[in-house]
Amino acid sequence: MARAATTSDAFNAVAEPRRREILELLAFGERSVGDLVLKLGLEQPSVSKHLGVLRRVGLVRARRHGRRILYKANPEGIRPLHAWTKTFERLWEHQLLRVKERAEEKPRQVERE
Amino acid sequence: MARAATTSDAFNAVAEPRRREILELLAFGERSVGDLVLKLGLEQPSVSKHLGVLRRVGLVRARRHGRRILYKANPEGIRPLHAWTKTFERLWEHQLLRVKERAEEKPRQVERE
DNA sequence: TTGACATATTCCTATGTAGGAATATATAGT
DNA sequence: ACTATATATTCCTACATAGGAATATGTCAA
Repeated sequence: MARAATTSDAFNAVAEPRRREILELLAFGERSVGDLVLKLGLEQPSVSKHLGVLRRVGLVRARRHGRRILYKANPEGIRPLHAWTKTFERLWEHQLLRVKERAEEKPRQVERE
Repeated sequence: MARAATTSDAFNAVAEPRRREILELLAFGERSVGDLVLKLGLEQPSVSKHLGVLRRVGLVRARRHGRRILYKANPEGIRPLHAWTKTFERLWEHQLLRVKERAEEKPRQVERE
């Protein structure tokens, strides 16, 4: 089998760098598709397709305004990612502490293997 | 072109659910490959390949111990993901506040379009 | 060195998908 | 109704890759 579908969840959706760029732009507020096209330098269909993926996994919301369609980030969709990564927070804090400890103590003990 | 390579960065690496499972298991401490195989119910080559991806992007560290090879999570590798998602934290906090406000005030104003 | 155990790697194939080109849909203005 | 504008969708193709099977590599013990 191939990789899981991007439409399946937010993790896959943000694995694509362009989609992260889009989310970063939409974090400042609403933007039309054409606006994003200008900012990103991508083809309009590409942007629309990326927005489609982001919308399907709930990372952005869209509303029509005249001829334009305005997109905005739905930060709630990013929360699960944040929560998952946060479970490792205590680990890297612990890791940093160990590094600091080693730097302060004398190098008596040699790492085995 | 196709999707970006999983070996390219941590975002792609954790997009795969199995790899997230592996990281969650390795968060508790070192584990051998065979141990992970038992816990995950996957084929040994699959686990080895996932570990290879995680190792290449710096999400896990490995050391040989006799015949076994022990893997552990390298939480530092997850920090960039956490940092990226955290930039949206103020947004969902703001969003939650707005939801709360709306729930408390009388529904006088109608959302346009 | 031979054999058993533990892990990695190679080869193969099916599949999801990003991007490009062309086209379809929708809206506003005249 | 017609036209221009804005966005979405469809079709196509190249390609990365997940998993399976088979094999290779590495390590210990006798």
